[in-house]
Amino acid sequence: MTSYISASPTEAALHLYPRHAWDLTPSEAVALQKRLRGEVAIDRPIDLSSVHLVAGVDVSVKNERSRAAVVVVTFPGFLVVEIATAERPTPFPYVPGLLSFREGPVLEEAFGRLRAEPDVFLFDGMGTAHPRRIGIACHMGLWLERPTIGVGKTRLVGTHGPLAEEKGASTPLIDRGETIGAVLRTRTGKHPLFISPGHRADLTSAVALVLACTPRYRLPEPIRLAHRAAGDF
DNA sequence: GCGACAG
DNA sequence: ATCTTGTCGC
Repeated sequence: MTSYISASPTEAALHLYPRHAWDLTPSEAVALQKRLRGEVAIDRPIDLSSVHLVAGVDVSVKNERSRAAVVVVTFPGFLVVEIATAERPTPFPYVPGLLSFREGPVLEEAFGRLRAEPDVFLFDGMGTAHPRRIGIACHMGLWLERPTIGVGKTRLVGTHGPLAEEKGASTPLIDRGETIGAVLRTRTGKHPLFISPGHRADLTSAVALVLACTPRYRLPEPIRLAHRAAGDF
């Protein structure tokens, strides 16, 4: 994890906004999202040729307990380099649009145990494809200060046109006249994924990286591994 | 007021 | 997400 001590004013300033309390009421959480969304960088291309480590992030909930798993794999190749986990009581109910306040605390703990420095993190959930444009991938991206991408299995907001059946096909996900992500077919004939930039990424590279991480199954390899490490099967 | 609604 | 049996298809 990044050190809090830095001689660089710029780097020190970057630490001002990401760290905040998680125990908020729903309305306080919404207010925080509105304050943080302006800090999210969503127009930065990710140079895939410079990506060597990718992390998959997921959380499972069982009996009021949340278990987080961060699995770091080589790219390409998908060989597991590290697995960081954490477990604690689930602090917040599931509220559409406020997922990061449910999974953030346990993720923070798992991130704190990570030794590797992934070039990009893949999240199970939305990035900008969110009512306030700050899904869990954006929010945790601010926390990590690293590139992140949202990979959702179903839609939260937005509409889209027809999508070809072939793997690799994609179409824009639109909300209130704005492109907030893309609907991407990662497996011919299977249900598509909802891709959106988290932080320090753009939609084009997000789609390209997800496709590059999906050689065989519907879900990207890093996320499948994280899903399994978090306790699902 | 009535639906929609990541995980 | 989790709860749950059998069942349809490659």
